[in-house]
Amino acid sequence: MVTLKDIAERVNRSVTTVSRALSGYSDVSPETISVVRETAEEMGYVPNTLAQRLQKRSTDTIGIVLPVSSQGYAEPFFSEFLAGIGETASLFGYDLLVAYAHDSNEIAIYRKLITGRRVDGFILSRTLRQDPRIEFLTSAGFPFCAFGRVEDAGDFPYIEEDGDYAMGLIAEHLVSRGHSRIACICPPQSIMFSHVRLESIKRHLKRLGITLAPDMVKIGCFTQKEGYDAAIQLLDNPRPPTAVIGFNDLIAFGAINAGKDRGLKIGKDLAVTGFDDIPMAAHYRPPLTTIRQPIRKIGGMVVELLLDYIRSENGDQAQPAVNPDEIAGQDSIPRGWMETASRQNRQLLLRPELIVREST
Amino acid sequence: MVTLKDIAERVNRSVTTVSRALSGYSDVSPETISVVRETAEEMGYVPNTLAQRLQKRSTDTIGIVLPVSSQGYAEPFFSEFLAGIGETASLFGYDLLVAYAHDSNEIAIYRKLITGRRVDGFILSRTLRQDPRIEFLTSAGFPFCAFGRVEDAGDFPYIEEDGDYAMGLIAEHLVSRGHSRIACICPPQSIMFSHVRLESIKRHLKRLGITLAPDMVKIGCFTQKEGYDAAIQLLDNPRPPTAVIGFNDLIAFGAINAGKDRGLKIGKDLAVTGFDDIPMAAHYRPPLTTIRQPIRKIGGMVVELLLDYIRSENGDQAQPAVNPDEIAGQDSIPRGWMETASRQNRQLLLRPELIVREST
DNA sequence: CTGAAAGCGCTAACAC
DNA sequence: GTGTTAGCGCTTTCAG
Repeated sequence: MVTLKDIAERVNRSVTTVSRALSGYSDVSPETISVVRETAEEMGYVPNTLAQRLQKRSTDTIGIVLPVSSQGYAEPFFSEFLAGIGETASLFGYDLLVAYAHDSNEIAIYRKLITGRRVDGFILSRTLRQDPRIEFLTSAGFPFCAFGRVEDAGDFPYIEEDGDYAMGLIAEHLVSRGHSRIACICPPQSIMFSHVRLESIKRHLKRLGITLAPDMVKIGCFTQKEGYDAAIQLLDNPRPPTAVIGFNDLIAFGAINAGKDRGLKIGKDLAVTGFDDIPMAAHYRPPLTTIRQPIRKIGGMVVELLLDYIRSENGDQAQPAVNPDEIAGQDSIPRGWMETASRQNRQLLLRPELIVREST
Repeated sequence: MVTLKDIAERVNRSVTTVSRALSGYSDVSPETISVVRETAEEMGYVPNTLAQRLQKRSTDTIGIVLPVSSQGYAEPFFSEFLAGIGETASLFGYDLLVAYAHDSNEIAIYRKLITGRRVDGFILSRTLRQDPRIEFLTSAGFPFCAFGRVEDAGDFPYIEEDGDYAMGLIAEHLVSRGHSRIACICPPQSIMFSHVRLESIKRHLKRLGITLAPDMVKIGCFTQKEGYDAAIQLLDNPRPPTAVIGFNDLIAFGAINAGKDRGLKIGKDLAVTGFDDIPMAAHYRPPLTTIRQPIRKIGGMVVELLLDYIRSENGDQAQPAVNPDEIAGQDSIPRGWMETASRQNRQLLLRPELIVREST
């Protein structure tokens, strides 16, 4: 492996000079620069990342810790999120370190990654209302950015989908279709998004003159199977719902199957909605009415927010490594969000979109 | 951040001694060891991973490069694979670096990761019959382990599911159910597993006295949508198939929907099989007959094979960092496979299992 | 414009 | 047993 020293010997210069020539310092003679660069090229020199990192005391790596119990993390939804993160990270010259933790040792993993100086910051997702990870990272003063907020609005960067707005869309949609007996199937309420969505749907229905009956709410579901079981219980109720709101698409799929098994025509006898719009949603039978989130893009934005934060902490200027235009807002993401995010507390609220299909 | 030097000053010893005490060298006095260890503990010392790695010229990191065009990588199948890799890697004290590449710059990414000395080895998946990644890594002499082999049996470690055996199971199953007009929907034939499966199914059907007609084979599909479209074409054929073999579960889901849309009763008028047994397969309507692969475990095994290889290259003994028993074969994986793998060329063939459900 | 020297934090060879 | 010296490969003062 060719090192700076090798080049230095070859061009009869010091290692220092070679280093500076390579990084294009202004105080190196043009000739030296070109000789050094050519030689480096010719010898196939590539800097040793480890050495660079040790020296500048930064890892250029962002970490994400995933639960091994893949409950809900196995969704396509999540691969997309990860892809968004990875793509954007590499755009900025950062590596993505993925670690897997059991529930029991989650904090330990974070601690290990921090103390071993293996990452410069973390991405968190699926925040809890009271999130020990966030408490830990906050108290440790270590940079992170979350997809989702916590109950007691902390002062950390995050992106949050506007669950309240989304539930408003769903409520209006269902009510406009004439439904009044409406049910919800939700993940545990300890999860922030699940809590927000449930409270929101209650509020919006109330606003529209409808009460969400307690026995119309099933809590603690993630998977299709669980969604199915919960829906069966709902449908076997003496006064069954005419509409079921699944808090994610998989749950909704389960509810659709349950409806079918009870002899109901989905979209007519029973309306079902989902959340996320995973690719399969459009191809399910019937196609699922759901809330679309630009999840890949969200992954990218979370990274930007994090890097922006890390840099500001270091007193650096926030500077996209590659082509800023490739990153900055397109499609459904508001242009200029980055500026907004930087100015305000790096806390972003994203408006998702209702996709109406045949399941309602 | 507390360093060896800090400890050294505190205990009035040299940095060297502290280092050796901490790593439990035999030539340090017991007292020194205990003083050093206690002080380290007390001061909250954690070694700087970067420094350690620079010094021992190894990154303790394994890399995996994923295509950003998530075609088929967004499947649950894949998240599971990744989880298996990550879990096992951390068990052995390795980090998992995930990079995303566009098709065009894939090799460039590998090169960059190698030359920048950012990983000690790679995991590859979804191998091609002629795989440029494998050619590159082989010629670069860089360690890797693949899930899947290539056409011209190269001399590198890999794990392969026994596609031929699996297709034999499917062929026998369908034929025993009385089918003779059978169709296949496959990913591109450039992909090794797709090629193997197609050739195998042909051979097995032939063995059972059935010819797979050319117009009964649709090639180039990954997604549910593509599977659907292909199945529609097959069913609109003047002599439509009575059984469709999807080369992955998503394709099979598409085929099921197509059958339904053509008014066929799945499992009766039309049999459909899949491959992989993603969680949803059991909950689709009807539940899907498919081939199960212990994909998470496979991810783990691929890592072990890789680490085994890396260590052997370094002349080290292969030594699981944690509890070997947690890793070694359980369930459907043959016990003692690791030994076998080490002795033979680190090339493993795994027998998948047929899960019969109502779609056939 | 260039180089010597120092140091990032750690490990290892070699004395004493 | 323990310390000195050297070095991993790079960047960054600071002299000249």
